Amino acid sequence: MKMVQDEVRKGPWTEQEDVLLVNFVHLFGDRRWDFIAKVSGLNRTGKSCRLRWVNYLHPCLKRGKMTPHEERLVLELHAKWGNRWSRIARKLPGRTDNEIKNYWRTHTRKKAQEKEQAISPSSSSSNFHSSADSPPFSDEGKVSFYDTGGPGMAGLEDENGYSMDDIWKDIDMSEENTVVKPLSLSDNYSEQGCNFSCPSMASPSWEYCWDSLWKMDEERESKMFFNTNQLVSRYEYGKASLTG
DNA sequence: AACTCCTCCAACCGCCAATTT
DNA sequence: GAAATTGGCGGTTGGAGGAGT
Repeated sequence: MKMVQDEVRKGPWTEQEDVLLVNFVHLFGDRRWDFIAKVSGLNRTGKSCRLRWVNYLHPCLKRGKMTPHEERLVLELHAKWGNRWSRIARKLPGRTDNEIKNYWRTHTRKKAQEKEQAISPSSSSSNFHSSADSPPFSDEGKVSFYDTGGPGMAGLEDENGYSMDDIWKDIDMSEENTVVKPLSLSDNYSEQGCNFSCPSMASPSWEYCWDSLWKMDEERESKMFFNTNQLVSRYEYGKASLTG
């Protein structure tokens, strides 16, 4: 017989769920999502937990508007890699693939509309009928660099005086320096305590991660620790159910 | 003030790849 | 090596809230 509790929850996450998830990720690392989903008592799928963590709860996430530099980087990397959002995201510390994807969609649509108006102010039919798939930024008469990999923007300088050469240098550096180390449980239970990593960050600093993790507003923070007892009892329950 | 449109963003879905059994 | 399971990615959707009319 099926209990109501067994039904998988969907939709927006509650703060309590967030707290639980954060703490269980601290305990078990950010890899074993199905396991975490079960042990935590969250009636969520592993996928859902992972998504929530990656897109919202991860301590290294930046909030707020994209900077001009980031915007330029997104444009350029999209030109290079196309819709490889996760790959692009790895080059923008603190930004998620979802965020970049959303940004791209919104802005390509906007640009497409502007472009459409500029090209044919009187015409309602458009060459950009699928704006998200046919990026509109390319200039008239040029082959769209979004399809070809780009005409090469090296030498251009953005608002911050950051040239594309600099950007590519950064990218190359970070590619060299980024060591994607497979995580294991033992890694997560290192002497540093129940750690979790920021594998997607170009030059992650654990201190930085911690710092930003707990920069959440105080109310939320206090709630989180207020719930610690609840968490512990759940954890004990989870452990017991695992060990028998 | 009420309505519509637009933007932003969180979350789900389906597919595929990687890993485990 | 095959099958099953899990994780990751890209596409898409729907709701909230702000801006414009």
